[in-house]
Amino acid sequence: MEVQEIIQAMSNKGMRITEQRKTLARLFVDHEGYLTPKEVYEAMVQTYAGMSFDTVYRNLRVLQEMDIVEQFMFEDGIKFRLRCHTDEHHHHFICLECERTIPFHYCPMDHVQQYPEGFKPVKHKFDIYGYCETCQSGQSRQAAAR
Amino acid sequence: MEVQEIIQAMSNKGMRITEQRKTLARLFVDHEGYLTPKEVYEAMVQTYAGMSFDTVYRNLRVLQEMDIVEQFMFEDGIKFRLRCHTDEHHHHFICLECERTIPFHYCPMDHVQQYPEGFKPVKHKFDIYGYCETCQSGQSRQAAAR
DNA sequence: TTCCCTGCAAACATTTTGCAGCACT
DNA sequence: AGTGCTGCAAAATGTTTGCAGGGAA
Repeated sequence: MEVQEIIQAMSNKGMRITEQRKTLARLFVDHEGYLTPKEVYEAMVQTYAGMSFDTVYRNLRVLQEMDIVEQFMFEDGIKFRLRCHTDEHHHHFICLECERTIPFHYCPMDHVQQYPEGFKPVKHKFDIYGYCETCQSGQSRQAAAR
Repeated sequence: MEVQEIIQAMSNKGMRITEQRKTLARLFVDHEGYLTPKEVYEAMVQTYAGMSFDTVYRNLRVLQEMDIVEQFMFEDGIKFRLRCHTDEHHHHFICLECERTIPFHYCPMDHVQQYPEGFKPVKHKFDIYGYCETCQSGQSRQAAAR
């Protein structure tokens, strides 16, 4: 997804296109993994000294309501990332280091034969965590990124 | 797991057995699903009027460090429940209404053939959410439980 | 010009910490 | 009696809300 598309979508909904929102869009487009509200703030405040946390939260919520970003609960809190472009059902490999996510289409639900008596499945969660190639090889790439 | 076992385990570690801790143990033993710290507090304060939130948090952490309860991140926050007794690898059906969890032993990892180039899997998450028999049939059981 | 967006301040919710007194062992 | 547990108070975090001014359309 391109910055332009995001901006266009916001504009189409009658929202104002501010410098902050452009920067926020770029931030997500450029970042493959998840971002915490705090990380977003810290990235933005470098460009906009006066940046406030509430604007970050407000805009994250806006982007989420527009289905541009999605929220995910990690063990250490809420994080956001660009929603997957595809509508196809899929799951993710998630790098524990850089949090980059890589989609795959195998779904285990096809193989679950037995449900508890009377259990009615509604949704499921299947994610595989590990280390991506970059974070394994580039020993200190992670350190550098921090 | 029985209240007695939990108490015994705490006692063995040299911890004091207080009335609150007995009640807390009973609470988890009697409750099949997950509990938020707030729910724990609200249940406990009925018995101990002076009960404070910090005691709840402290004891939850103690029980967690002893591997008696486990923590789980839901979309609406952290919740706790008794750790599964079995050591066998397994996953869970989780009721969206009462949050009761039912273990099953099928594991999709055996069927994932391809990993992204260089990806090194470490752990995974597979949970199936839905409605258990009780919460489907007893139409208002849920409402009553609230 | 209009009205949305922003920063500020403050409120709110959740979780943690220091301390003194009380209770378990 | 000794020490760990508890409640209280306060602080640290994370998130939300009301308001007035500034900026996008």
